[in-house]
Amino acid sequence: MASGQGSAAVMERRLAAAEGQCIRAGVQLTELRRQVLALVLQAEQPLGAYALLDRLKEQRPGAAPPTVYRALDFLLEQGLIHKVERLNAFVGCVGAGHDHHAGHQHAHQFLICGQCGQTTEISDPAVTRALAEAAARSGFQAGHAVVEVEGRCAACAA
Amino acid sequence: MASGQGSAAVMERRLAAAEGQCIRAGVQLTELRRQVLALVLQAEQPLGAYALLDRLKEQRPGAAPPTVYRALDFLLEQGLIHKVERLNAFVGCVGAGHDHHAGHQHAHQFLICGQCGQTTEISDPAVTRALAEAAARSGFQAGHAVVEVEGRCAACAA
DNA sequence: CCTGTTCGGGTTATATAGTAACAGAACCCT
DNA sequence: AGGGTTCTGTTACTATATAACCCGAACAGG
Ligand SMILES: [Zn+2]
Ligand SMILES: [Zn+2]
Ligand SMILES: [Zn+2]
Ligand SMILES: [Zn+2]
Repeated sequence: MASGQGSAAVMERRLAAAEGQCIRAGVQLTELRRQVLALVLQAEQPLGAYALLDRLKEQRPGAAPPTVYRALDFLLEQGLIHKVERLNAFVGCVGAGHDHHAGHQHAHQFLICGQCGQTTEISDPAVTRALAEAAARSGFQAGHAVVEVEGRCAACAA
Repeated sequence: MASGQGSAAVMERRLAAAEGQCIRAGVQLTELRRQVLALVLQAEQPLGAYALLDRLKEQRPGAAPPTVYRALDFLLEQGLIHKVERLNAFVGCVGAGHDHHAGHQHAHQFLICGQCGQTTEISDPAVTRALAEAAARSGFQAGHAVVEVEGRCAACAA
């Protein structure tokens, strides 16, 4: 079986969903952007921009930092990937392609295992609500929230 | 009035509290560490490591990146400052010196104004609890959590 | 006193992360 | 053809963070 978050078939399905989402949004999932998205999706763990760049160079020898950062910016805007601030790394959005938040960023949280590096995306309404209430209590107009919990995943805890 | 989060007298009080906390913890708040802490405390906004380094050089001309990073690591361990991951910058802990969490890190959240850059530290029990529950629900042993909300502060919203 | 050890810090070099600025290609519209 | 927009290539640079090594002060045990 292929490496990464799923088989090659699953990857193709996710890429196709991304394609459709971009068409509906009136933006272009170009070859470059598709390649970078594929690299992010097939990784088991969050990948840094330069790790992605190294892999991208195999397909696109002339690639340089701006190449990958521009693609990442696009994918972030479309909500197809997220950035893990704590790791300076990027992961595919697990919800992308599910119509309930098609096309743009959504509230989410990360659970980062310090042992194996596995990063799990969740989207817990209670957390989102508690955060919104806490912000409002300070008279703060809340926008996007970075929420990243470090600890041990279920597998590593055992 | 002096710049920063408070007057010179307030600064001295906070530094003295830090001193006492370090003594109780059996660690040394050396001159260098005290200088870096003072620089962080007197800033109105989170400061990056290199901004701190520039200011530190005025007192300590030979200072280099490791100089400031080592001091910051120490202050982080002692819970005297926090890092704002989203900004790669550091702020003094507003709770340091208050006995209820003397000596080490505590759960906290940041409200970051995208307009004026002001960053407010809060420690909302409901957020902390919601996060702990969400993590537990995924079988995740939660440790420290990075929680940083971007938006507009009350002043800038008006 | 000597000696091993720990800790803090100086110094140099390097690694990693991110952006600015400009040029060219491709495409669409008139 | 001309002129706009979008996307990518390319070069150079800035910003953030760490590795590795050395040295001196402080201290403990012999
Ligand atoms: Zn997501
Ligand atoms: Zn794990
Ligand atoms: Zn604090
Ligand atoms: Zn503001």
